[in-house]
Amino acid sequence: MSSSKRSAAQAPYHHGHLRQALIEATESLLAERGADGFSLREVARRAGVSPSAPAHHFGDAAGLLAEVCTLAFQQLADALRQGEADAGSDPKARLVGQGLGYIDFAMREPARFRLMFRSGMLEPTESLKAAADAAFALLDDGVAALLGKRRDALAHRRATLAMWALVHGYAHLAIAGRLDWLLADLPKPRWLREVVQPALDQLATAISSPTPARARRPPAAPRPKSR
Amino acid sequence: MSSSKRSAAQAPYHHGHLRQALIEATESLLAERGADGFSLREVARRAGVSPSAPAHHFGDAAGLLAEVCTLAFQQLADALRQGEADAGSDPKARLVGQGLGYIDFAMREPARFRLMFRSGMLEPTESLKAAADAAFALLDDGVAALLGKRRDALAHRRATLAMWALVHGYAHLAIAGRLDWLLADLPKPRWLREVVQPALDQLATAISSPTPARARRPPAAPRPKSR
DNA sequence: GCTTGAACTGAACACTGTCAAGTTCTATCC
DNA sequence: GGATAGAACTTGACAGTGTTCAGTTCAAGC
Repeated sequence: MSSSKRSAAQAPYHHGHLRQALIEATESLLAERGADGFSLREVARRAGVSPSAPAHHFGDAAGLLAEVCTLAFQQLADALRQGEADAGSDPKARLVGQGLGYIDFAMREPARFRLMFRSGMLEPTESLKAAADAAFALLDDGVAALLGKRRDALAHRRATLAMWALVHGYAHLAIAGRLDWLLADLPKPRWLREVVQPALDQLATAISSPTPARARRPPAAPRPKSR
Repeated sequence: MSSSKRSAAQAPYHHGHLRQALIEATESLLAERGADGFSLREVARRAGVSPSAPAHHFGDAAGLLAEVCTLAFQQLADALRQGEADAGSDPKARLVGQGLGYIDFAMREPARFRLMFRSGMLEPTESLKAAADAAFALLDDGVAALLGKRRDALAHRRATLAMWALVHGYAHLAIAGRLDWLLADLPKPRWLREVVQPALDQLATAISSPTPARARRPPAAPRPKSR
């Protein structure tokens, strides 16, 4: 029972980097077993600590997952920026590039992506909200650049939402396995280029064209409060 | 210990309609506690049977959920038909009506809708696949009606997918709570009418307009195998 | 009336997340 | 340097979960 009974240098008394280790273990577990395969005990096991150790750093499972998703939203934002940068300087192409980056991220990290939109399992942290808002703001800016000066608040908001819904729909359908019949024939890059991109182009074109005269009546504009 | 020891008429020896009772218990549990609040034991409890009774009818939890989702896909199909019928006779309006029906269904039954696209928790039954395909086929037909005779296989498929992705994106974002800031100001019906519908109109218009000249190069058409 | 087999029970197993109490170590203060 | 406060972590327990397997109860067919 003496304190030096631990097998040589293998289980240090205090972990040292537990917080980081738990986050990394969670990420690899999610990648391996998907969002439903997550287990706090398994994460603790991989980090080499007892099942209740994580509580000290994250409160509970929802707290740990919120932290992981906060990082994931930052990575999503990076993917948007990357897709935008790859697309050159034309505002329309840049917006489409963001959209492709969004979908590409979801397909690279399906488990984390699903988790990011599963509010029930995440503690609604301030930093989580901030990270999600930051990613959304990139899309919003992309649309703003496309609309140029000719932007009224409602049209702007509608356009951003439409673009978001479209890419989110592609992403979610793809990782839900609903597009497997298509992706079996078309590898991902071709699918993105030949099926998704034309649709994004079309929407971006519709957004950038002057008011489509189809508007019904001027509704009370929803206030842009918060995301 | 005699067989008649059961308290009067309260726990019949054989349930009689267990299968149906389990399905209904599952549906109400999902409605109450959401997709993550599901528990096979709780369902059994509500049906008044032991925890292992469901296994005899559905194999395991994934089997029961697959059955529930099969029914849900049929209800989704009904919602699409209803939305289509409400929209009158114009092909474009009918397609948009389907889309609104899709989103409306998701918001009325968020837990079941989430489950329907969570392949990991569902046993991939034949009937489940059939029900999902049938719902998809309605959308596909709606797009076909809009394209009329001027339909080539690839364009058709692209258009259906775009429409699906757009409505699915709106639906999923809405029930994921990502649109709460908007829905707090705009009640659902107004949101559908003033934000969603214009976007669907726009996409339907783009679909129905002659080839947008923006096409890159004729890619090998993906075969329509199965959904 | 006996028997067969479907429908269901009960107890067990291996898991899960969370909590309260106890231990081990670090760091700070004197 | 040595005591001490508090952070970091462990232990053990509790209530819950899905699934399995050996039994029991019943309806129906021969």
